[in-house]
Amino acid sequence: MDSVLYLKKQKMKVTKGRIAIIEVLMHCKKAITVEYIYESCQQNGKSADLSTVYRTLDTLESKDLVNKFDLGDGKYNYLLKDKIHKHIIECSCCHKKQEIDCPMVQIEELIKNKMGYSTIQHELKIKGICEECKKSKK
Amino acid sequence: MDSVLYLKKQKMKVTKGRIAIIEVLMHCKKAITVEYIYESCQQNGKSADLSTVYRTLDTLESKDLVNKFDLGDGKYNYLLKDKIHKHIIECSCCHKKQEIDCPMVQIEELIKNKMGYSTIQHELKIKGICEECKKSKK
DNA sequence: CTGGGTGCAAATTCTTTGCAAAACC
DNA sequence: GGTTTTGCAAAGAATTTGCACCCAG
Repeated sequence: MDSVLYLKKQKMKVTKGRIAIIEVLMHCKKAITVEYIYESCQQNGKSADLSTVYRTLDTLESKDLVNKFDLGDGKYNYLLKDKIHKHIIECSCCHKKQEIDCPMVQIEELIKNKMGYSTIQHELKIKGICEECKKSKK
Repeated sequence: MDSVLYLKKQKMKVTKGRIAIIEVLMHCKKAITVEYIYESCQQNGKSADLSTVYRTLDTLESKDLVNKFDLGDGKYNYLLKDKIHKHIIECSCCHKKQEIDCPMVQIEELIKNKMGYSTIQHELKIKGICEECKKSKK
């Protein structure tokens, strides 16, 4: 899907800056910084102000389209959610199952950076007690 | 173990501020912010400057005694490592096994905050290709 | 045309740093 | 007594905000 379509689907106004930003995000497999997005836009000849990058990312986050996390260096990295697989969290009480974005994305990035591992794979099961069950037990 | 002993073991000079900071960390089960540590120290009548808190946490981090991560709100949370269990990461190539601090601590905190789950448990297997194997394959 | 989006500059927030004074061993 | 560590204030880095102007719908 191209960036214009992407924006339209989200009912966001299609502007030069947003197109440029989405394009950078789409072409990147891993989480990237605001700075990186900003500079990439410039290199593509499609400038967008830094604050526009921040604001666009905020909008995308509020629409749950982007994953935002910190890799321990004091700045955020962003990744389009459609590049992330899901996991299931199961309530140990009512056995309801819910999807969550794979939380290992940022962990894997950290392991890569700190320990030098590559091509990381994982297997993860998560259980917990969901909000409703917790309330009803009180 | 008490805070003075803790500091001595790490060959850190024992000062009022550090004692206060370590004590707060020791008494806390979950990851806490710098601000929280700072204020707790004051409430305990043992003031330590904000910069001292930062510096002490830096020292602890450099000695690998503390886990530092961001929960998506733009500030760091800290947790003593001895409260964290370990996982094993296995190299899928040479089958070497290495310990890593449970990466789920921060993820669980996030799931608690965002989804309302509590008493979260997990089961996690991680594999990857370690640095040496990656190099030797090139 | 009109409201949302942008650029610019200034403000905020969290964290780091320089330096003289104080505390530790 | 000689380092380390501290407190204070000032600097830095990342992000947010206010506002006038602009552009997509």
